[in-house]
Amino acid sequence: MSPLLQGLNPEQLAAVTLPQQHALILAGAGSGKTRVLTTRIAWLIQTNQAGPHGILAVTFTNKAAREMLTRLSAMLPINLRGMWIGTFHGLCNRLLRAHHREAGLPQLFQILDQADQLSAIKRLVKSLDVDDEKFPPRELQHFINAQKEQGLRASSVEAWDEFTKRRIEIYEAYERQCNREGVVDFAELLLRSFELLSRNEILRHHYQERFRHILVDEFQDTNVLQYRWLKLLGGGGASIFAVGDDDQSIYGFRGAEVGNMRDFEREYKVGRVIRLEQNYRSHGNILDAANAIIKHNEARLGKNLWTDAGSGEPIRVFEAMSDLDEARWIVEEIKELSRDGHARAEIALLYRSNAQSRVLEHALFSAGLPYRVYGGLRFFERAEVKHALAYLRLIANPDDDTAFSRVVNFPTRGIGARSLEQLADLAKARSLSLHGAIRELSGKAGASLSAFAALIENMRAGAEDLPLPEMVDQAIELSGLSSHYRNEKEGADRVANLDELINASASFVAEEGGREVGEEGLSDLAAFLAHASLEAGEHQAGDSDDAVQLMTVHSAKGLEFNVVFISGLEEGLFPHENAILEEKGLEEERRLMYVAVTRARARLYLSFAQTRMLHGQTRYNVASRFVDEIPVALLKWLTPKLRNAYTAGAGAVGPSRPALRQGRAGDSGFAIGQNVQHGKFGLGVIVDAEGSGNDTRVQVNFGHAGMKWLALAVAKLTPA
DNA sequence: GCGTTTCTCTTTTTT
DNA sequence: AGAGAAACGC
Repeated sequence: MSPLLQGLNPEQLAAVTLPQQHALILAGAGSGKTRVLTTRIAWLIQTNQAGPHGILAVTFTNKAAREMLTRLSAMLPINLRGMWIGTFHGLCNRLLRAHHREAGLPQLFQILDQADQLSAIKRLVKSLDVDDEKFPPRELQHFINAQKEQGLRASSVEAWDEFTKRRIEIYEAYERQCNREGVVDFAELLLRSFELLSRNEILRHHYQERFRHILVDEFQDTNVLQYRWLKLLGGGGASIFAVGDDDQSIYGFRGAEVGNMRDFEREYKVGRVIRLEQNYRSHGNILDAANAIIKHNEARLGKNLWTDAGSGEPIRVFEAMSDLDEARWIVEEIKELSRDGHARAEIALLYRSNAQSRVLEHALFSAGLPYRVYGGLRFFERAEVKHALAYLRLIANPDDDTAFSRVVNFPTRGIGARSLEQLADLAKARSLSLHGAIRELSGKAGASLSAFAALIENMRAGAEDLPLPEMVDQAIELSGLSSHYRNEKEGADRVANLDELINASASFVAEEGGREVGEEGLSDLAAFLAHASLEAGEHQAGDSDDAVQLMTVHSAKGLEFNVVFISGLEEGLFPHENAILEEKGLEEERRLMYVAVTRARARLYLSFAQTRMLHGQTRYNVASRFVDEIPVALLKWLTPKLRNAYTAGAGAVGPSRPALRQGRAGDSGFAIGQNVQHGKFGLGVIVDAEGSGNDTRVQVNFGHAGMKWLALAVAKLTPA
């Protein structure tokens, strides 16, 4: 047997060596999914079933793509450069760069990231005189992206009402604006290359002939358009090897369609779905808990993880009085783990929403424990870096109005809103870019604007023959960014980041530069700008030392740790209140919990707090239903478990429990924070009150039954 | 045109 | 509570 295949379990082996046909691999958490994917590629090449040239492997994140390349280069002694392994967006970018003419794009088209897109839409809304109360730019952005992700152009969206009609008009105007400026947003990369391939028969055939094997990672996260894209590209008889886990589908809120897995199985007549259920990550108790939780979901393809590792430690559960107490307890526990020799980097602190990190960070900081928070601003998203990139974008394409607007008055050069409005009107009237309109501007408002135009021209002229890093340096100097930040009190970090940008461009050229030949000196620049948009850079912050890892459950997907804390397990928080109402939302929350639990190798802590500060208000919470969904035998309560998870009973909520406001319910016998019992809704906590006397109403958090406003005079509430 | 105050909003996020 | 954006005043 080839050494490649050694150590694979029977299911993994079956998946890796499947004959050429469509395949669906249901790969549970920690079941060796990436290994199967990369070994499959290596095996196809080694057995001469495919050349590196004939393989297309697609992932969702740059990290996953890199991981795949790294592992492959360890398995195969070949040059991987010709292989198409990357993210959906990265591969589409590659395709569109290679065929920009056929795709109707300028050679140096720019990519708008989320923030760029939003500011482009804001600009559009202003220029169209759209009421931004009725059509908030954020919503428009969501609307436009949602249409694109369904594969729909403005012309093919159906309008059922006036409101939608108007949104479609705006979408249409947005399309025109992007085309005029030569920019594409993330969704456009997908849609544009999909359209390119479906319209251009020659190209389609070329790529369909070329890619005989298409492999897809995290298939459960694909959206409608990505599914169609795969279908189109594989339409010439390629085999599609899809790997995914429906139980880990946690991106439905942004268009991912778990249903694609079922559709794939049916449409591609996948006879036997291979299930990878042996888990190599977690101890038995942790897996049992995960399995028990996910069993509560109806919509599943079905799968049960198992391990031959022992059951390990019980899952520890802690009930805190408050979010503060919870944080303090976690810190104490971490200190102890640290003393026992656990590496801090092997301890993860997970939470449902970012707002929760604050208390935790504070507690860690006070205790002097090093920690690292994921999910902050990334390198290429920092303001100063985006400013510098905007100048570079203007060098590549002066008609990029998004970049233009960003820096036309930064650093300030006396160009205010009024002159910009004038300029925008003129540009609109003559169908010119903002930059192009400056020339047309007659003397009056134009002096400072002309100077800016001259600056851009000057930078462009100087840039032509420079190597990229010097071009970046020059842009930072000439634009005045450099001196601006040097004169700023707190500017040292920003200056350092700008220097870092020069370094980044240098290493980019060293690694990837000069690959495409035959273009003028700006091709490195265009490639670098695309790189900056597509790969915003690692979440920076001291990844150097041994630090506790803090992140949302979403960003923990794909990672694993020896010790995991899942904090804030409260109804309304996790599951999130916005998701509790519909079954679909709740099931996604449950999958999220499943993902969280399966991150842990050896030890898992669950914690929740009776009270929590949220949006400046104290909220009273009951324990998450997800805690109740774990068999009690797997749990070890560190605090006494009473009755139902929310329990403490009168007097135990905290030292100060405000009575309902004076004169309102003085004689009602109820207080905020009190536990109550209701005939229909069960056990709950009073979280708010309003009205007085006979009109007194109280808001009660009933946990599973949700949040309810009840009139004391009517509802049968009894103290619990 | 620019600095300060007020108002609003608040799930998850990669590309 | 706290960030970011819009409104306000000089």
